[in-house]
Amino acid sequence: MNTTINDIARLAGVAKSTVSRYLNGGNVSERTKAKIRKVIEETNYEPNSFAQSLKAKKTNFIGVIAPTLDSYVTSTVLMAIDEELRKQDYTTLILSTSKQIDREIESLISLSRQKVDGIILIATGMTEKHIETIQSLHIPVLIVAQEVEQFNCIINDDYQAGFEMGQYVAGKGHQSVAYLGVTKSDIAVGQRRKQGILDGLNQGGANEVKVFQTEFDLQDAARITEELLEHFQPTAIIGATDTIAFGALKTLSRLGKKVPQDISLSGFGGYNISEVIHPALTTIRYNNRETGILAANTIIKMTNEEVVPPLQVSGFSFIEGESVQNLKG
Amino acid sequence: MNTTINDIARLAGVAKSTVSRYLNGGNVSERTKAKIRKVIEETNYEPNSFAQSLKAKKTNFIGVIAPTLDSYVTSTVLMAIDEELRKQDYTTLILSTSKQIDREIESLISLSRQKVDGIILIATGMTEKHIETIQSLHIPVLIVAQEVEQFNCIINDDYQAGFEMGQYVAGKGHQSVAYLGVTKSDIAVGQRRKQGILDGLNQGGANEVKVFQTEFDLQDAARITEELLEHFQPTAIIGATDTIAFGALKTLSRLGKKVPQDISLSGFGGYNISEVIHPALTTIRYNNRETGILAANTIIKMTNEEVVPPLQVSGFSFIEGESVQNLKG
DNA sequence: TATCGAATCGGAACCGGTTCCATTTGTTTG
DNA sequence: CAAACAAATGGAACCGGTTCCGATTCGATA
Repeated sequence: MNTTINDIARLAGVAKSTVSRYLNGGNVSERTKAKIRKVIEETNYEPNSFAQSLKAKKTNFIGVIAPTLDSYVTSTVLMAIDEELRKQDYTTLILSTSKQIDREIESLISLSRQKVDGIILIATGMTEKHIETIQSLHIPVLIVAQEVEQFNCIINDDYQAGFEMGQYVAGKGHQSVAYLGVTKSDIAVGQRRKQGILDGLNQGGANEVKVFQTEFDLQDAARITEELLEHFQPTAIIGATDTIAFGALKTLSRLGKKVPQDISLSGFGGYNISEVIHPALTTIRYNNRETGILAANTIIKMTNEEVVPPLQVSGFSFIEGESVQNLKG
Repeated sequence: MNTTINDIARLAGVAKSTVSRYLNGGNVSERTKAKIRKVIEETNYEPNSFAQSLKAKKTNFIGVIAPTLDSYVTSTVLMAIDEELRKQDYTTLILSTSKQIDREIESLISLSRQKVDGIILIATGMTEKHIETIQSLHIPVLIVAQEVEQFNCIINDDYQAGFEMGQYVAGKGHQSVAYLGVTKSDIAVGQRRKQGILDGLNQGGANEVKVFQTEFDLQDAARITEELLEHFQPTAIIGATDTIAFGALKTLSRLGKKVPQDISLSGFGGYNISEVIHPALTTIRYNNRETGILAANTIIKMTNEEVVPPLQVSGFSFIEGESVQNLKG
């Protein structure tokens, strides 16, 4: 079967402690080093990392819990986390919950059983149960994308992003605006971003703003858009995400309404695809790679018991497309 | 610190072998069961899975190597793999290589050190080095998306898909067609799909077909499209992937050419987004979830040393959008 | 009540590493 | 050349589980 450190020791005619020292850079004479090196090369020996972490009480695993893998935002964040962690000799264990909130709890427990050194939770909401579970774990947990008082968090500046978008749309002269938001159990998107948008719109002079609620997916957003247009005729629609905006776009083009001539549209996200869509979508681009890198470095610090700021904010930039019409002059 | 099986045994006043038996369903009397259960509940004990797999020589980890996480296809396949594996009590270890081919080799070795029970490699190409490395591992490896004689593979029916697309486009009366393909080191897309398209076009009567090579990303495809249009005026462009087709679309709309009135366009992939794009892209949708589920079940069989067919093929469907104009009648 | 087999349980070895400690070997210095 | 010290090495314990094996307990039967 697989060669073990005992085999190496036997074949090299030394004690296994000497082999271990050789592998970990202890005091070994050149002569025995050579002997051991030779045997290891001949046998393709690879140390069993389970046995290593059993003694070391450190697995160099970091667990990441993501709501889904097939969204632009999460996968970009995940890629960045993975790359950064690997640079620092950690292995990333990604669990996806398929947006089922109870699977988040389950995943937290499962990861703690795997004895990961730390957990990054890309969250969509945060219940009492989450908080309890995390506190019962004896592992550092970093929350990404939601703000919770009790834990270390990395968030986007959703209020400010929303505010700038609201101000921009209102600044183009849009007075009656529909906002396609999401559940308020999502603090980041459902509460902060929304509040930012409302404040921005208000400050910019929009006086007829209506809020509608949709799921995160394209189909539902398309359906809600259709419904809302039956009793409200805004000059602009703001989607809480780009996907939601695309959903609205789907309905609009089906109804023969042109963007931005007949109605304006904007979103949040900044997917690559947005630039091919005609008209290019006006949106907010979050710096997802930066978020991922920051998350990776933060969780490593946490496992080393260094102090980290409880709340860190990742940046964004405003992308002006052609999807919002200027109603002024 | 963390409670161990020894603590439980001590607190319950039994031997640790009894606790182990309790946990694994051996012969334990009701009375001691109750005692142990009580202690375990009080202490929130979770067995250390490293210690378990050390003895068991089985980790219940399956490693998955993916070229990237931020592509629609890979992330859908990954989600399906992960869900299916979890159902069967396996943990998925996802490594992304950021499209660097040498990191695939590195990842294979790294996963074997983690003693995963099996590896699923979502491949973009297959070199001699890959084959050597895989053979030197003593772990079952399943190749997805590429066909290699030596190993078990799951592929899409790329030739047939290409053929149907070629036939369709030619059938609409397009005689001069540009194909935006990729490197032939990618056997699936770069060779089979291409050959299918060429054969389909040929059989459908297209007589001026030119092949161009691009990277997989949108930007490069946009650039190549611009170049090719300088000395070739096809009535249709076929992209090897939807992303490549979007890249072409970007250039076309920048040059003021309308799809499909001025030029027709099609792709491969079937992303959600394709239906919002106007015009809806004609494309081939692969059944990525099915591929993932099949991959998960196959690798489990392989770890159990069951025989599996060396080559399995996953299906696709033709999606007719509005991006290919009928030049006939 | 003695006997016997099955159920229950504890002790010890094992998985493959790391690390402490004591011993041996080698080198330097007085 | 002996003493003193450092370097090199082997042996044993340990990490936290599982499993084998032998001992004990228990209940049923004769």
